[in-house]
Amino acid sequence: MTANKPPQSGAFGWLTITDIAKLADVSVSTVSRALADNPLISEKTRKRVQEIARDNGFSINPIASSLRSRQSRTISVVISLVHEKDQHLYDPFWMTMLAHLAETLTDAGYEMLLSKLSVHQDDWLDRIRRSQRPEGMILIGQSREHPAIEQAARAGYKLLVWGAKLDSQSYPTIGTDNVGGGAVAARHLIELGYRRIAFLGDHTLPEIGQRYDGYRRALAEADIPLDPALVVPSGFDPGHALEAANALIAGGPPFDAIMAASDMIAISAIRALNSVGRSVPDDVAVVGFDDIQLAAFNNPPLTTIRQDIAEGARLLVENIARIIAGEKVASIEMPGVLIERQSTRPKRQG
Amino acid sequence: MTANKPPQSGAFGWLTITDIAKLADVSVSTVSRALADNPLISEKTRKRVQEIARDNGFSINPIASSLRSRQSRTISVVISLVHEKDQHLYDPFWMTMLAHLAETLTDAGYEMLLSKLSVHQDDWLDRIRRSQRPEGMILIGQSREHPAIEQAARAGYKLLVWGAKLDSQSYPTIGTDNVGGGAVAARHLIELGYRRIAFLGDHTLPEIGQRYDGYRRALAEADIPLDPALVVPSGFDPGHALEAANALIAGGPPFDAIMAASDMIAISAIRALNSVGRSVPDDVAVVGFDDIQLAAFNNPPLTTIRQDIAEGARLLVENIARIIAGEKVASIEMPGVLIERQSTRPKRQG
DNA sequence: TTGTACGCGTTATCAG
DNA sequence: CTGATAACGCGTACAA
Repeated sequence: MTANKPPQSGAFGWLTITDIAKLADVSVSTVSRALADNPLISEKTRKRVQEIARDNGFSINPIASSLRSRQSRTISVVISLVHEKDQHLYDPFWMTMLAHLAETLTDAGYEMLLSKLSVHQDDWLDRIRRSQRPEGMILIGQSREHPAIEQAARAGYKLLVWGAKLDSQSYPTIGTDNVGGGAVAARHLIELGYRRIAFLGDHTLPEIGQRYDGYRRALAEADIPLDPALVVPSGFDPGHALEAANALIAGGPPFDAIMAASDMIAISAIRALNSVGRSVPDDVAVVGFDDIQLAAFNNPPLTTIRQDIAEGARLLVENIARIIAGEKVASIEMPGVLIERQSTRPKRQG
Repeated sequence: MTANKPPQSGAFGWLTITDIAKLADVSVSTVSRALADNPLISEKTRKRVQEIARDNGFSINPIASSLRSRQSRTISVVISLVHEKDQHLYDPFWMTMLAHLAETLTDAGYEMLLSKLSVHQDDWLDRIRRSQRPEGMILIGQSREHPAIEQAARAGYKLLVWGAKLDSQSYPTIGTDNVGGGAVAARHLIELGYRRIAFLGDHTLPEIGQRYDGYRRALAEADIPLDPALVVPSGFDPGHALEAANALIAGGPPFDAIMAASDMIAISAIRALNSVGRSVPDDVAVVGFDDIQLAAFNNPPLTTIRQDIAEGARLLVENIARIIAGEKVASIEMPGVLIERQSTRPKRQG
């Protein structure tokens, strides 16, 4: 039974490299090299072996390959929105990021292992790394995990984070210049004549905190005092955002503009305003953050700060590859660009 | 160099089962069994070995384990929205499904390998299966890939599909009773007194086609003639939906209600109506499909057909496990439940 | 109850 | 340029 094995000889039910070797009448090493396009093998043999493999529907078993070569070509993508109460990924921003990552990683020849962190567990990072499968990790959103990430980075994990660049962090991040973006948003409102500008968002989260810093900076530049009553915490989901907006409307001091920490919050705020008869932008100007697809199709179309997700995904993949290769990479902050639409307009006089 | 290897002896840089064996002064097989909680090993030894492993931060190398045991505990999740022009996952419905799957698979001890199909490739299924890594595949959305899936199923792929149950398909599906759900939606409008009901959606897609069938059935039951001019194709994204709704408003015959193929389409339609001064539900009643989170927070809150995503994800995971185990599983259709909110109300007389 | 020895399918080393 | 052979780390008959 050693010669002429049937086509499906591998224990998994399919062909192994050994079968191809027999079919091609060469050694397994030659097959291995030929399939890897190793120039050591003559072009003629290489093509012949590749053809035989293709004709028989053979592919390298990546598990065996990984074991021997120590390369899994797999990246773990972790989405850590543990601060969210309802624990769902609902925000279109993350969804789009995920889609772009799936595409970009695939194009780069990686497999994407998706994990979702729904509650904080002290050992989550360790658990993923110990699986020893992924060559690197991309974390989407620092959430409140900065300390854990910091510790992991110190321990030598190969990781890259989408999020805020924090002081003295020992891990690299890719993200938008949140302080700058936040300042641009607030300045835009100030330039249009607004002075009672509310901030809606949870500034205890790193990225939102930076957008809030930008907001404060812009106010300070214009000598507008910061009114703490205009700063209302809000989660990302429509429910929280609606609540926050209603709280602002009902209990807060007068305001003529809103700077929202995300587009979803902005959209929810507009709904809340409409439902009490205040129109946007005539009565209140609203600016969002993200520029999700929905923003352009909102009623009114949303003025917002664009985060370039596609470019972000590209940078994440490119740089995690570098990190895996052992290079040190620096954090990158992409500009947050103001997209003017119809949810803001110059303040009416009087 | 055989005895007393340093703690980090594995070639990956970490401990191997052999190291633990030495530390515990037992054989590798004992370690292997102890870590697998194999009752063959005495409780005492088992605990001791487990403790040593834990203290040293050791975990089984899943790659080697997979190679030997032929179990990767990995499921490939493929999202095949190849019909979408902009090729992004933006619809919150898919996103939520993905989130639930990530959670449910993790809880069930599986890893989730995410692939996104952005364009049709003849060999996409084969490419994934040949990777030999996943034990099974969950396909989210049939899109237009029914023929390819059919062929793959015949070839013995272990797969499970979220989508429409089609006649004479040789693969199992989990999904909502789209015909029933569509009928419920249309009947709801009819019962409220509407007779000029438009349908917004691409009924050449399997799931939408079935919702459309339900719509037609309900009309027929009520002896309302089907007006083809009221049936307007629309993609899922806000852009397409807005276009479709505007086309209906501008060029179509009079209508007093809209049945949308998805919530996002419904929400876009409401915006389109509002922007030409027609109010919902006073002038036009609108019912959606999905019950995404946004639906409840829309203005007005959206009447819709709920698809139970959490239960769907649970069923997908439970049944893919069965399929992997070699069982035959039957397709499941979950009921589509009408959720009445404020986008529909009895038609005004006159 | 524990240990020995082999093999999973591939790649790397070394020899020719 | 090609081939024989030894790992990679683990699971499991089989033996003790």
